[in-house]
Amino acid sequence: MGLTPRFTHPWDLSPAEAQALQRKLARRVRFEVPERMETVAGLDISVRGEQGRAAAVVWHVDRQQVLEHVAVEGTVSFPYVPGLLSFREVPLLLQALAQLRTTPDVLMVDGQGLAHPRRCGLATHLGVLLDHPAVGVAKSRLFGRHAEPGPEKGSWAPLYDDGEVIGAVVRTRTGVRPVYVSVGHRMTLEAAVALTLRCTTRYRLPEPTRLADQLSRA
DNA sequence: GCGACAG
DNA sequence: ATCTTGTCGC
Repeated sequence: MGLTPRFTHPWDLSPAEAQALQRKLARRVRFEVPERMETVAGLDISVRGEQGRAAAVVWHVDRQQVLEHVAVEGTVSFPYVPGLLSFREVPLLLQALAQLRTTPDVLMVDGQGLAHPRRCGLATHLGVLLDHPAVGVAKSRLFGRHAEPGPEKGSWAPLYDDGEVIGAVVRTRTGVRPVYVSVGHRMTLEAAVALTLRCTTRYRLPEPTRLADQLSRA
């Protein structure tokens, strides 16, 4: 039922252990253009104290409509630590994905993918565990340097770490603050940027993650 | 020592 | 992220 991880690992890790694990997970990332990208599952989570609510909204890209949505609640114990966000959010997101009736072609996460100090942001961590196509779309920067993208919708600038391109700063709406797109797993940066733009209608954030955010805090 | 720092 | 109403700016 739904998407289930190919493998798992301990979650009660020390910061040092968590970082070591991220380096190992990053080595498993694969780059490819997904066979299908018709349905996208937007994922997000909201937390109040120790209680969290994760939401998954499956969006049909061409029809621009929601096909399915689920929400699950649970305890979130890992604290927020810049660079270790996935250890706080992945457990509950996996619970939500397991409840889906359908299998989305791509996962769109509210956070970074490879645009991370150890190339293992939330989208990468989740994508690798599920071995499923994933893209990260964050509202702000965690890591990397970049120029200001053009002001029109669709323009974007590469996000670099030294000479390596780790993501893209994308203008989803004219004159609006850009979003940070990066590959999570089984994806290419070009396809991730194109998909993000195709999923964006009248708001700054693409519909999948925007709706998931809305549902998670409802 | 001083910033920066996804959500 | 979360705490929270009105309000500054294009």
